[in-house]
Amino acid sequence: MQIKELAQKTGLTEKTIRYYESVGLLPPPRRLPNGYRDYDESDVERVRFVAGARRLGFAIDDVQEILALRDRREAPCRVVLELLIQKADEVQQRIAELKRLEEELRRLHALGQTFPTDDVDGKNCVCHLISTEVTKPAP
Amino acid sequence: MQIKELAQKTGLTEKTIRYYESVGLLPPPRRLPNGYRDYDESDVERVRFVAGARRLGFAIDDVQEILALRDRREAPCRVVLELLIQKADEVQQRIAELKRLEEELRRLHALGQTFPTDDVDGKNCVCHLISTEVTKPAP
DNA sequence: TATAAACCTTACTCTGGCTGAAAGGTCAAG
DNA sequence: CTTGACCTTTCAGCCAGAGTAAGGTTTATA
Repeated sequence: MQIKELAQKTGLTEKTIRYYESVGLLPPPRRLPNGYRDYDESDVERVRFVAGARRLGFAIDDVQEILALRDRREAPCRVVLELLIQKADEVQQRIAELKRLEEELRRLHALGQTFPTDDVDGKNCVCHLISTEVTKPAP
Repeated sequence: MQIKELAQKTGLTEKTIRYYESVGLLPPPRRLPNGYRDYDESDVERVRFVAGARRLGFAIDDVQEILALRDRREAPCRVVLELLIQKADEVQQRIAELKRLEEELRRLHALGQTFPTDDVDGKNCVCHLISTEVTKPAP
């Protein structure tokens, strides 16, 4: 199978697959006589694994580590389990940050709605709103 | 005032201030006879505005646009208000995505806990868990 | 007066995770 | 014989800075 089919089967782009190969995430594949990359079902599985891990937010280095363990026939499961919980905690933190941010954005918008919006120099300009409301030192 | 004081007053690093200048977000400042950058209070205000907008998640291009409007003495308020709500919606979407992701991570972790973690080849390996659980085609 | 320290300058490279462009090779159909 | 769909390589660029090098200037202290 050529690279396009692999891309279609895994949901990645051809570029991304070549990129993964270039950083060592995927081994150099067989080549057809004309130099084209030639993949099989086991490649599909590996690429799917990589794509899945990336979708879960794992960095390429993490995926490398897991794959290296797997390739050495060591059980990466414990490592993966730890990474899973660690990643989940990170995501949780990020969610909390974004919630604060969203609240702040809506608050500013509501505040901006309450006064005329064509006052460039006055205190009521939304621009000043950003510079004076947002940049207060944190409590 | 030199760049360090400006940095302290705005909470940015000196590097970041120079970077903002290099991308046109801040105008080239006056220079002291020795070539050092020389800022005043209006620069503090502008940098604070930029920093505030960045903290709200606006891209540098957005900030450019807003500042350009302001510099042309047009009222950017309506634009800013629109951007605020647009950004808030984006953040809301991102939060939803991350929530799904966190749930998925915790689900996988719980699932991984329920069986032995040293089974490299069997179906019970967490690695297979990633490749077979996560990469299912979206329903 | 020497020198150390604290400040400043420009210019370059590096990050992560790709994506795009350029310039070309290969192969089947019409 | 040409068109078009594939494929190949390599280089450059994106964001938003951070890090480092190699130097110039000013101030405080010994």
